[in-house]
Amino acid sequence: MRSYGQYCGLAKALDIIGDRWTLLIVRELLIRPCRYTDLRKGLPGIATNMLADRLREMETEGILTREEAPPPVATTLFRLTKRGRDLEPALLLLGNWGAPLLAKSSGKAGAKAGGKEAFRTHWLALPLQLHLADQHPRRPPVRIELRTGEVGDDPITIETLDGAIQIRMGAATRPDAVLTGTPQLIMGVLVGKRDLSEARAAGLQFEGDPAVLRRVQSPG
Amino acid sequence: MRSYGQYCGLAKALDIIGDRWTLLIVRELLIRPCRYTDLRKGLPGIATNMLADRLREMETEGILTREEAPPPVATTLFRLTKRGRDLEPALLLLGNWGAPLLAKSSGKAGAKAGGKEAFRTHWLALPLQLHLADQHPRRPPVRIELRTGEVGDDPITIETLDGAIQIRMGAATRPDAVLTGTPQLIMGVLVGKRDLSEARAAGLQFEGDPAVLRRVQSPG
DNA sequence: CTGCATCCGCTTCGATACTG
DNA sequence: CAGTATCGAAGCGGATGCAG
Repeated sequence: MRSYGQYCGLAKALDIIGDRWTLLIVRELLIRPCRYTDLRKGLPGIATNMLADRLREMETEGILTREEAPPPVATTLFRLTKRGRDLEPALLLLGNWGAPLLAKSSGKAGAKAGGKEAFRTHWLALPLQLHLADQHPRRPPVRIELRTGEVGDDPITIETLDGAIQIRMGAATRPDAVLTGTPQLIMGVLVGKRDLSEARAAGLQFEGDPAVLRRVQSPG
Repeated sequence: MRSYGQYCGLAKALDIIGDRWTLLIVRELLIRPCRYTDLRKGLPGIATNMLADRLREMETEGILTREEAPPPVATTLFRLTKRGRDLEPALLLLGNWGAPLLAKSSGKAGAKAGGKEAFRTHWLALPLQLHLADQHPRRPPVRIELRTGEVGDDPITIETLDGAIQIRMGAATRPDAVLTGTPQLIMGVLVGKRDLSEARAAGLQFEGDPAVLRRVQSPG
C-alpha cells in the first residue's frame, strides 16, 4: 500500500493494516494459527494471489510469522506475532461497531444480487469471547457445540475453563448442549437477546441442557 | 468499496470504513467540525475528487452530515453523526497501535525519497485527550498552547475545564505555557517521556510556567 | 494436496486542470 | 469555497497453471 506520509499514529497504523483483506486475515489468525488453505476457507472471496501478497507484506511488517515444517510434513503454519495480537482490542471494537449492520443484511443479498452472504461458524469466536462469561466458576466445566448445517463449515466449541470462556475449533466430545442453526439464532440465544423457545420456533435446533446457556451468558 | 459479502461484524465495518482515507476523514471530524477546505488542509496528500467521493459515501452511510448554511454565508459544515462518533474508541486504539511506528519515521522520508512527512499540530488532539489528565482539579484552570514553527499550520490549546482536559483549535489568550517545536519533542514532554531541560537542549522552545506540565501529565 | 505465480479485464486511486 | 472532469497508473478479482 501507498503510505499516507503523515506523522500520525492512525495514519501509520493504516499504512500497515489499511489494505483490503489485511484485517480479515488478522481476524482469522486471532482465532487460531492457520495453514494457507485454512485462510482461504476462512476468507471466502479472496483471490489467491492477494492472500499470498498480503501474507508476504504482513510478514515483513512483523505482524505474522511463517513456520515452515520440515520436509516430511511440508505444511506452513501462519501465526500472529505479539505485535499482531496487539491488534485484537482495536479489531474487537471495530467488530462491535459493525455488529448492528448484521441485522439489516440478514443472510440475503451479498456482493451481487441473488448471492447470499458467506458465513463461517468460527467467525463467532471473537464476539463470543467478548460477550460470554462463566457465571458459576466453581461448578464442573461445560461444553457447548455450535454448528450451521452447511457442508464445509466446521463447528466450534465453547468451554468453561478455570472460570474463563474458551472457544475451540472443532466438535465437542460429549457436549452439554449442541446448537444448530443460523448465526442470528445462535448468537441471539447465546447473548440472551432471544429466548430459547422463540429461537426454536424460528428454526434453531437445540439438544442438551438449557441451563448451560444461562451458565455462560453475561449479565446485561 | 466492494463489499466483502461476509456475515461478520468486522467485515461489515470494513465495508463502510475500510476504504482508503475514510478513517482519516473521521479523525479530522472527531477533532472538530470541518469545512471542505479544512479537510483538505488536514488531509495532506488527498486528491480533491477522492475527498468529495468519500464525503458523499460517508453521508449516505450515516457517518456524517452536511450542514448547508443559508446563502449569505454559503459555507458547508461537515459534522459526524452519533454513529460516526461511535468510531472514536476503535480509532484511538488503532492510533495507539500505530504510535510506536512514529519513532522510526522521525520526520524524514515520507512517501517518496527526499520528501519529509506531513504534520499538522491538531493531529496531537486525539492522543493528548487520551494521555493527559488534570491532576489538580481544584486549582484554577490552566492553558497550554502548542505550535510548530511551520506556516499554514495552526496552533492548538490544551485547557483544563472542570477537572477534564479540553483540546481546542487555535491559539490561547494569555496561555500559562507555550511549546514550540517538533511533534516528537512536544509529545515527549507532555506525556512525561522526556524532561523539559532535555527537550530544550534538543530544540524545543518553552515559555511560561514548567509546573503546568506536571499539572496535566497522567501518572505512569 | 499445498502454496503459490502469471495473465487479464476491470475498478479505484492520484494528479492536475477546470468551473459555478 | 466547494466541488467536477479527465486521464494515466496502480491495485483488485477471477481464472488458470504448476512445482514440491
